[in-house]
Amino acid sequence: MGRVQGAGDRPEDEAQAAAEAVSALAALWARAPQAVTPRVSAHQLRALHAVGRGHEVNLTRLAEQMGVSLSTASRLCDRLEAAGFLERGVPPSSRREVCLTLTDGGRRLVAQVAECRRRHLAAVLESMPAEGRAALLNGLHAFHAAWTVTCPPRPEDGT
Amino acid sequence: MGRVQGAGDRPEDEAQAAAEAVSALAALWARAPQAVTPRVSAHQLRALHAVGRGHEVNLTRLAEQMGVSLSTASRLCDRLEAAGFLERGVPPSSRREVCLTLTDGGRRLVAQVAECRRRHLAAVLESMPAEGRAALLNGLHAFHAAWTVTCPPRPEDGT
DNA sequence: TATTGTTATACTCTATAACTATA
DNA sequence: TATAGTTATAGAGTATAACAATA
Repeated sequence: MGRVQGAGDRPEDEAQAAAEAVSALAALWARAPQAVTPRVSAHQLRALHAVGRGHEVNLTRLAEQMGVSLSTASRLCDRLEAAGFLERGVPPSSRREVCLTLTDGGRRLVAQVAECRRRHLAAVLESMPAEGRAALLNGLHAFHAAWTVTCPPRPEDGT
Repeated sequence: MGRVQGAGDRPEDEAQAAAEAVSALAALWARAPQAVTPRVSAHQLRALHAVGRGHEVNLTRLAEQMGVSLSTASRLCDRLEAAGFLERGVPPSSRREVCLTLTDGGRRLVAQVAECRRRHLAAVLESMPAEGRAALLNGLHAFHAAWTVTCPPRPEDGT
């Protein structure tokens, strides 16, 4: 495995050299929400992701996970509910909470975005030489492992 | 260089296996704007980036690069100008255009975000084993090369 | 009283459409 | 007339603060 042009030995230099590539990768990821139909905003999609991932999500938990205020989460759910992507339910345990769940349409939308990202990423992977592709996949795997260890639990900004 | 767990031979499977890692990377990238002072919105930052990158940027070009309407770009510049990050100038060639330039404060802000991203990325790189780090840097370099070839010129969504 | 959500108000970001000024 | 920008209007997303309902 050869050296990357312009990458020094210090992590700061390496990060500098990787910056443009990471920007491109981030752009590919951020672009997907605009490609699905019906088109929803990035924020609405983040909410659908957060609801779809967790179990028994109430509004307070959703707001925490998204890193927004409670009122914002409430308004967001108003529109997602009106659009038919999400439902407010009343859990039997506590009548003052709401239990957020995705509708079939909501799940379909989330799946569409994931599929879109996967397809676009795959398209670039296909055009890469096998060696570079293998390096990227191994490198990403190592990055993810290191990330989950070092990164504190933060709001889910990655859509 | 070993195989990544869960990665098949097809690019679609590989993309699937890489999805979580890319999400983490995209999240790291998207998080930086919130860490700078004075805090600006992601959209304002994108505008500063677009203005700082190009030469002789007018409002129409800015709107195209950002993928927003002309009026949105105009309002965005209103606030950035009021905040002292950007200036509207009149180019000698055409008095109906405006020539957007960053102020020193605007340049400083853009540099802060880049520095923040670099630092956070470097922190994760440091905690990775040397082999994984090298693989990631080489892989990202290969990805970027493939991306610039295959990717059509799109609005700059990557902040 | 403490917790969960909703609503009131105000601001940013967004688009379409109407407008002004320049070429 | 065509092009470059601005402004009017309307709607989404945002936060703080005030409110209602439940525990």
